[in-house]
Amino acid sequence: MEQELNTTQSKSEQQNEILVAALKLFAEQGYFNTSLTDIAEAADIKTVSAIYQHFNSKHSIANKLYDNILDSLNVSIDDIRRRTQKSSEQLRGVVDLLFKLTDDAPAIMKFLLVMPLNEFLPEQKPLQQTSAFIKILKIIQAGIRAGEIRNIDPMLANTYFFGIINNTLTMVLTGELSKPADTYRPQTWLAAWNLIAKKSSVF
Amino acid sequence: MEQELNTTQSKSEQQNEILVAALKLFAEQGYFNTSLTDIAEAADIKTVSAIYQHFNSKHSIANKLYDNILDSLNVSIDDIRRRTQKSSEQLRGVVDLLFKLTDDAPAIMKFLLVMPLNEFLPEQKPLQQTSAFIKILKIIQAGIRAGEIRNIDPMLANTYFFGIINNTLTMVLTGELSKPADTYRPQTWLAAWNLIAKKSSVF
DNA sequence: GTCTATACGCCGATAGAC
DNA sequence: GTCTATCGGCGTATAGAC
Repeated sequence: MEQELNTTQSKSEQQNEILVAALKLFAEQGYFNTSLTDIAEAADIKTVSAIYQHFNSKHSIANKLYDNILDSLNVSIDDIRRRTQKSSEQLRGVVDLLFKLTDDAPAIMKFLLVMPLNEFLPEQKPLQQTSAFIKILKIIQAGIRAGEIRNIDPMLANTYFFGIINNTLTMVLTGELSKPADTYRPQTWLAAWNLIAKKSSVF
Repeated sequence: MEQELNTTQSKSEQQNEILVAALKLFAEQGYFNTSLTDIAEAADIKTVSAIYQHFNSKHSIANKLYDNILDSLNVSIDDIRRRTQKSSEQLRGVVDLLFKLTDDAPAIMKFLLVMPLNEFLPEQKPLQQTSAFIKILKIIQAGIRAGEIRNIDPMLANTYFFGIINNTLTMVLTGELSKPADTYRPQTWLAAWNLIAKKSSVF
């Protein structure tokens, strides 16, 4: 954890600005509609060439973004699994996190939910095969073994549960649901959880 | 309904081939990864220039596709609403249609469910504002008035219901669920319907 | 290590011969 | 009405001066 003392941006700070700007633009207008010129401008960098001090291609910017987002998500999920035991509590933690991200960092959630990652990151593993999402599937499997969740195909349970969650968040992100995500959180959680829970354990 | 007698393709047949080829390529690799050269090749047209006999831009090909798909969907939904009365029956008809399309015409469903339409058709109305989808919302509103569907925000009911349906279909389209969509149809319908139905009317 | 200039390729679109 | 040739532009990427 070094301290930066000079007023000019450190190399890593500038790199971060590029990533932040790129994330914002990609989420707003799509990867292919965003040029390096756009990114340089949004990152307060004077020339496109300067970007190449930090990344060797536009593609590698998107790659780094993807890695960062998934790493961070991974850490958060580990944390949730460490702090709580029951599957219901862990899923609840994940849902709370996703709703919070939707309100606080919509660009990250757009990257995860609505962008066609395979179109510009074809070599990356699809989301569902990343370790963060495999861990979520494991939570569901554990819930089935523990009798908390109905005994159905875990992949289907996962599909239904996050169908509700993700579609709600997507509608918020696209403005088709107009209030903040957090507004819909309690009832959406209930709808999704009761759908897969063994007995209607709530209310 | 004219008959085409010559062996060479009529103008409209060729136009249709272009649309079919474009739909396939857009769905497979995305709009921006598909060039007019690709489309000409896939449509068995010798030169890119020939495409301009039918369309005045790449963009207009995508536009025509979007219109055709939504028109056809619209007709099907009118048909469903004409043949059945109860909201449950009408929704069931829509669900059956979507599952059938997923197995029989996956490119169409990819166009509707997974492609980022706003990135390459920014001037088009978002899906949820098209008349086909407004009609679906009306079915849900009618169901609430008739006491078939729980008395919640129709937009939320719609979000939950099609969250389950669409996510299941998306997982099939991307291969994350490996069997044909029709395999999952009965239980997915039940899950989605019971979620919004007033009383657990099934089983 | 930051900018200028520029190379290079690709693609959408057009002109015009036949 | 179909092909050849080509334009024009954009966007990524690089070379090289300072």
